[in-house]
Amino acid sequence: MKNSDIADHFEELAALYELDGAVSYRVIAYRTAAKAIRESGASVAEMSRQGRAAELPGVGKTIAEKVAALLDTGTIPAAEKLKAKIPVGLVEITKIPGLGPKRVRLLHTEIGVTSLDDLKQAAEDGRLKDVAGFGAKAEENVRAALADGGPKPRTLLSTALALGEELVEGLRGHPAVLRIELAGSARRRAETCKDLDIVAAASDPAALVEAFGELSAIDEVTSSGQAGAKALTHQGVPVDLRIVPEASFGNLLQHFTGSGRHNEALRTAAVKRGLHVSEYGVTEDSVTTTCATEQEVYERLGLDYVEPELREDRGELEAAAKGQLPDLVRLEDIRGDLHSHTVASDGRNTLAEMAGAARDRGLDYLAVTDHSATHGFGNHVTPDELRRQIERIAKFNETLDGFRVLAGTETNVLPDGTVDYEDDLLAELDWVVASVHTSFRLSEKEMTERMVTAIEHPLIDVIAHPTGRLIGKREPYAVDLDQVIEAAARTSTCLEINANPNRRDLSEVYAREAARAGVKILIDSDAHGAETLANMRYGLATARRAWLTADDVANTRSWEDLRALRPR
DNA sequence: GCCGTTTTCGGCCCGACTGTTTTCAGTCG
Repeated sequence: MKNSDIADHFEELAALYELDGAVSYRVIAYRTAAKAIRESGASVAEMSRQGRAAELPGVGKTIAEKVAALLDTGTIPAAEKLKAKIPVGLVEITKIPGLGPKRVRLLHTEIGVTSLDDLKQAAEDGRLKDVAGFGAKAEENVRAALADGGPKPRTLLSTALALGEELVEGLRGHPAVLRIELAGSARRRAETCKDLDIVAAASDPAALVEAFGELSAIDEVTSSGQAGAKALTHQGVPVDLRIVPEASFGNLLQHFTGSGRHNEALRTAAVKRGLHVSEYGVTEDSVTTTCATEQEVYERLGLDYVEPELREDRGELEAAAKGQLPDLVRLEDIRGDLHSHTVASDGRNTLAEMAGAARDRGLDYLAVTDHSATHGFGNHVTPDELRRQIERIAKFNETLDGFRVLAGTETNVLPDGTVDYEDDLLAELDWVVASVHTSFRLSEKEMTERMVTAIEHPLIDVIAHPTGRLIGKREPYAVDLDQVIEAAARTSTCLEINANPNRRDLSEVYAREAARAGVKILIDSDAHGAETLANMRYGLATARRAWLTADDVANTRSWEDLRALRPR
């Protein structure tokens, strides 16, 4: 069973306990455990079989036993028992804004609601407002939420970031602005964002709120006041602008950058030192001091500054307290891009255009890795064409000084783990990327064998987008990444963080696990046009969220040093 | 239910908003 499936079971169990009226700390404990399970880079099923599940933070003896039972029988006995008295449909209802466990429980006991359909009917019949604590407004909210078609999908980082940066830059020049920053999950460079948070200090808050409402990207301001405003963009993305005095800008930025879990852990740790942290300042013995910068907030708490990408409660506070935070890889550390396409396959630009664009971006080398013969989508490169391409690149390099194009391929890994060019042709290339583009639905065992076979091929330098996922669109294919990582470490084969914002594959969790296992990671744009070389920033975001340093990332090296990692 | 440089028992982040109340519980981020 996958980590995410196990985590889903414990999320459901937490919701059931909550509806049952269990003490909140027990509910929180199950949610914390579910997060740890979901974010484990190693297989929790495997850990459980080895009796090591309790090594996960937030998983103790009780939850470890429940994991074992789940793996054994497919269900958690405690969850089955709860479902006998609490309809599982109520869990869905708690996802409607404004309907928490207490109120949903009331709907169940008072008017017998057991599902979203029941709720819809009750709202249409006007029976909701008869329940104690519910009024006309509550009934209207429920109707609106149900008519709305449920929760909005989260926005991909690339869209959210472009939007957020446009909004912030649109306000930065305003005369009332003293400081302004994009905060929230966009600043943490998460894969997707629910909303955008903008934090500002202003000499005239009302004027800034007015200017905010007039930005061309804003469709409608839903509420506003001296402290800020809430609005929706034309795409329907909620935006929250918060304004504070300049003296506490650092506190507010820290608070609204989150994550919620990071802040919770930060405050818990602070309480042990007798300090109380909020968005307004740090309080000790009822004296509150404000911080103009985030650096001051962390310093005040005896911690090293924590980069936004690390603020996910994944051990960053312990590391910050010990001075052991990683020196995260930066965009300017990246020397080359080892996965790109040209018009020879399905790219939009020529070899020379791609090389020029890469050079303009400050890179020293670019591998051109057009799709191989069995790609099956758009144009592909036959063996003879690939030989001509190698010659073309050699000639082209003679015209360059201080930049190098590498002759490469993105060769298809076939279901049996072999690739679709002969070895003697692969041997003529500078760089060989291999990836899966077809037959996604193999069993986990078959897919794992396929990947490991490719990794063991001595001429394959890197496995690209190793799980095949598309964020919010396609699940990773079934593959045992523990084995893939082990094989990559053993054979010095690189694993890619594909920087396409739809992919970001490896994900941060597995990239961290792979680097820990000693695998060299590549961050590649997989650009299909000159402009998408800029996608490197999203791959970098994933690498930073995976705690990677420049040393962990192979393409921070010169081509000569990188080549030395993969001797032929 | 978890966890321990103040604890193996007694804690477990902080503040704002909302609706339906006559002083606040529930919900949210």
